Amino acid sequence: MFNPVRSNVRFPELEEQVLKFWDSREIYEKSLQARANAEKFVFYEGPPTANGLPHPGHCLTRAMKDLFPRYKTMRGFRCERKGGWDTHGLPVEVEVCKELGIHSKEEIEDFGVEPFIHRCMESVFRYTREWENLTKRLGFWIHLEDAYVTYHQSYVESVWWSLKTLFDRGLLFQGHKIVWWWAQGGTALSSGEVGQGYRTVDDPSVYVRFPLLDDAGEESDTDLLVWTTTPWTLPSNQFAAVHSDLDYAVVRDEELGRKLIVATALVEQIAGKAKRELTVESTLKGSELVGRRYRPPFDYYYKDQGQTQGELIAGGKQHVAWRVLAADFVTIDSGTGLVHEAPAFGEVDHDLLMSEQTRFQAGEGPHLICAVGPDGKFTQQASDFADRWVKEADKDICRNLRERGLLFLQEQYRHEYPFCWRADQDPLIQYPRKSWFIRTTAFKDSMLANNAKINWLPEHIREGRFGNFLEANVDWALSRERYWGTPLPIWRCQETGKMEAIGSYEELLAKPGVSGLEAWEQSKERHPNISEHLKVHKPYVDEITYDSPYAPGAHMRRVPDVIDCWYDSGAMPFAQWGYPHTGKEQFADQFPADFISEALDQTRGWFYSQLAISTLLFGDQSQDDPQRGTLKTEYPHPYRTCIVLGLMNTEWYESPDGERYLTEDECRAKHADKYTKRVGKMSKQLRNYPEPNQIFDKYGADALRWFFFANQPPWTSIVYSERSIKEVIPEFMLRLWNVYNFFVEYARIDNFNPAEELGANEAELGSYQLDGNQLVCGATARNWEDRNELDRWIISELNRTAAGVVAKMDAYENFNAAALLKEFLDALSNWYVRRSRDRFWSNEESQEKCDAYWTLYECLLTTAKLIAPFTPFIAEELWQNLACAPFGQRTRESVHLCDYPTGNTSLVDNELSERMALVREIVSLGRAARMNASLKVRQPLSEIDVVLADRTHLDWLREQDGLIRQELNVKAIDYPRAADDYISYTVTPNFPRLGPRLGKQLPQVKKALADADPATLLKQLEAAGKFVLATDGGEVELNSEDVQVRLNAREGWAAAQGSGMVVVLNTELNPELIAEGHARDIIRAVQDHRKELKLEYTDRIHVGLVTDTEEIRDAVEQFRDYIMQETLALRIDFESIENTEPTTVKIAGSDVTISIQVAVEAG
RNA sequence: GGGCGCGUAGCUCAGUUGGUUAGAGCGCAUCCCUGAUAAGGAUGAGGUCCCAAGUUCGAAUCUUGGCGCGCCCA
Repeated sequence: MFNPVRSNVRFPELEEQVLKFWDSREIYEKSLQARANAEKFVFYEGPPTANGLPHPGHCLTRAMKDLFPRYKTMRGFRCERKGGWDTHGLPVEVEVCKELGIHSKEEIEDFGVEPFIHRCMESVFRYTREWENLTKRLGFWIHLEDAYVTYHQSYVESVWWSLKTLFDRGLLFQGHKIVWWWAQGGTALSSGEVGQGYRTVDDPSVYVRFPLLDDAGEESDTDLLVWTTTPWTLPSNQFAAVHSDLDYAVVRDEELGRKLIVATALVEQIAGKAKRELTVESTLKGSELVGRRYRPPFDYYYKDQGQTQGELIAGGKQHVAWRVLAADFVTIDSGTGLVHEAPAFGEVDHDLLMSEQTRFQAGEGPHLICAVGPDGKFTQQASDFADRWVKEADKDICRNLRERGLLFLQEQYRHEYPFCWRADQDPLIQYPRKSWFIRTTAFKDSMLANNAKINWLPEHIREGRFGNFLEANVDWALSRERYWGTPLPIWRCQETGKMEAIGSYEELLAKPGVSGLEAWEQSKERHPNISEHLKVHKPYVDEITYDSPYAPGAHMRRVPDVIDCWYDSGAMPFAQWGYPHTGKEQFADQFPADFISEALDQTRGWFYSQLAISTLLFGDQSQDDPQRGTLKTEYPHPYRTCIVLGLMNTEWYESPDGERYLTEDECRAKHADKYTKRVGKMSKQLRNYPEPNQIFDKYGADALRWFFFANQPPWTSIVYSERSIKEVIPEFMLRLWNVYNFFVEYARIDNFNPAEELGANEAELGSYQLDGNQLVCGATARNWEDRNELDRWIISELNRTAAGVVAKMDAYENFNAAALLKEFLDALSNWYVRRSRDRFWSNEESQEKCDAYWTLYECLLTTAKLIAPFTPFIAEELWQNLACAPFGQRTRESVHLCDYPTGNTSLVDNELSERMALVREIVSLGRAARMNASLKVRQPLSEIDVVLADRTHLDWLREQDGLIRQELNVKAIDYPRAADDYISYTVTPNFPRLGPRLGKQLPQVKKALADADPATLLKQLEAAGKFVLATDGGEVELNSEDVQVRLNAREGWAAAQGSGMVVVLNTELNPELIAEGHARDIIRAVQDHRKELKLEYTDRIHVGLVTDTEEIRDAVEQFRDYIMQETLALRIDFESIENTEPTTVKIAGSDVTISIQVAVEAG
């Protein structure tokens, strides 16, 4: 039997109980065990960082990550969910530095790398508890106990293996990376740090002549006029860049007696600035300049290398430097349209050098020129300025150029320039650092091919953001000159500089002459509780050296760098298993993922790192080598479907003085209407969003989940709004709860016990899933086709919904799936239950009543399963009471151990849906008409007329009179054919049908139809099924399908019109109807009073009525039986009942005093 | 500056392949129902579908350009 249901449910409390239930019964584990041998559905957890508190954005990702695995599990798949933690990287170091009150690498070194690393490791799991609580409270089922952790030894070794593989294949190499460099501090700054230090400054802006060389290598009479705001980079000049498509002018400068080349569009501007006359002699395209040689302003490098040529891959030779190159980044926004290129001091400039190098055979191309040392001072090579700080040398460089006549023009240039955020007098410079790269560019096409196979949601990510990013791929700058990260597993011979990669700790220890292990051993003695995992980290691993195979007596020592932590996370598909050192089987089983989901900011992060690593490691079949342990797979991209979540904003309310409130009510209470609603980024500082835990405590996890799943497609930018989350409760949760409550209430009264009716003998323990096919076996359950229209209709809707939800969910469209569920719940609550109440109320046992119970029971059980992946808590509550309470161990222990309903499409009746929609429209229009005529529903009316444009379903509708009459409280319904008195018609073309057939003739037909007399057309249609219309373009024959007939109510009637019908009320009242109206008023008043007195639904009563009005007494006499039946009254007397609390109501304008006494059951 | 996305009711958002009366929820107004009851429901007001041009018999939908916003990159 069912347990009583609280009507004033508190969802958060309920959820806590459900959590305890899941825990104690190990439901999650059981859901996995049940699918142990099933087909797999692979999910990857993109590892979050646990050194910060989880925020609402994480709730969204975690909710999405829970929805589909739960769904797939119920659909019969085995979906393992291994947790993971991202533990390395700069953010951790920054956090620790904050605690220690230090900034620079120097200070870290002073503090000591070893204690620093220990601190980092401790910091990593600072908020683990919060993360675990949130994960659990949200109902996210995932194994956090055996989560992969990126700093663990097995994980690090797996990463090492992959890097060794890349190194051995020549894909991991050293090069230069241009970084923002703090020369005084000797360190690079992250982009975040750089962003903090921008200031407006004036820098010199110089226009310099680069004399062009003729074919013989001699100076010509023409100069490139080149612009730069960093004169100090001129000694390191390597190229000049133009844009191929731009127009350039050769201008004569009489004063100089030479010709200059500048962008045509800028001639006037430059002439104006220089106050000189520049006469255009000819013009040419940028592309015509490409390849021309020039003499650079300083000859520190030119004097040795000016004539050097290199072998081109395409054949032939070319000078390696001081040529004009084409570059897309050249613009005419400022300067001259010609750009000085010093690849050492700019990222795009360096990229240009790199692409230039690829044109030459290995080693033959240009090398990076850099006349500046890491201390920011010129090297000896730039002899005139050696040992000078570059920024201070700007002036002297300009003077030098002016003296040599190369400086055409100099001015001041005001712009934003970054300074060091911890030494704000120190300007940063862009500077090349030796860095390790992965040659991803060589795999661009493979990555694009793999990308094409990914099912991106939303789709535009593939060609758009992600595709474009791949198209613009540059080699992955892997190394970081930091401390807390996976150490780069490369050891270098101190003698020869030759290097080799190491694939595991064991491999390292097996090297000849290994030493330096004592650093770790000693540390362990000092810190007995230290994690074993740390031994593969800095500083311990740095101490390990071994004999060089390249030079006798020399040692191999590790390069000091650690790697980009994005590589860690991208290696997760194999590293989570420790592959290939361990976990080969798991990896083979769990690769690639069927489904991943993270927010948009991961496009360049985890989405890319996974794809890149996977493509490089596993993509190239020719490189496949079982010895090395690579995996042969025909499907080398790491995830099949990826839902890219939108970024999350929040809303809050702000008073005029800038005070922030999270809810509107709160703000209005203090500031009346003087406040504004704000929508924007979530900010920890502003505290402009409610913490997830507050939401859980106030509304529950289901509400939050449903808000995420059902309010918008997940890839839109979501506004995290307490108001919207709150709205979920009445809209979805309570509506469902009320239906559930309604059912249980009456099932208990009527002793509806499905478990008794379904034979126990054939049931093995736990076998009942209570789907429709099982439920129709109930002793009093009839087959669906024998039940009434309403029952068949809701069963049809139920199965249609289930089939629809499955289709949407299989396509990963949770939003559309949720919309179907909402729609069904609306149909169930606002039509099925509403129209079936009589059957539940009736006292006698009847088959109709049993049908109602079985139908609603099936709907609720199936709904519980359908919503289980979305709102797992309320689904469980429903299941526990509706299934487990009566069936005990004969049914599934949890709704999450059930199979997902897929819908029995043979029970879907489209015609019935169409018909029921008609009924609902008639009712809706009837209500509208009543509203217009101010006739409340309690007042019965004698008749309504329903005029239909399409009478196809007329016979059926007549059979459903009861539904409509009851809902609209009318005595009769007529469906008049001719109703010209209160209806007019318009006939319009059926556009979708006629458009393709008539094309340009359509407007004429439309006009002809509008001009014709609709009544005549309709008569013709009725008689012949078609009519002929004369238009300017000839005659057109139209049949009833070609046109649409619309009905309009004429003025002066109590009527309402819909798209294909008009409902007209007969507003005439006779004394009998009025009396019945009074009777219903009285019933309502009695029921109201029952409620006030908190009577049980089943209590029988005595009613006392006191009134002066004859009319009301007559009405009571006339409808005495009706009133008694409706109110469960045994007697109605026209006198007050003693010892009761009477109530007085107005009926028909006069007072009626009602008293109620509970009747003692006779017998 | 480039790429991507988005502009639909007061708010938050839907809108299938172009089809002629553009929808939902909330809010607001009016009201109904009440044996689901500290619920439920109906009706209504509210829209130049950002602007402009084009394609088309027909455009919220397709194309182009502009304006505005967001994100990423520079």
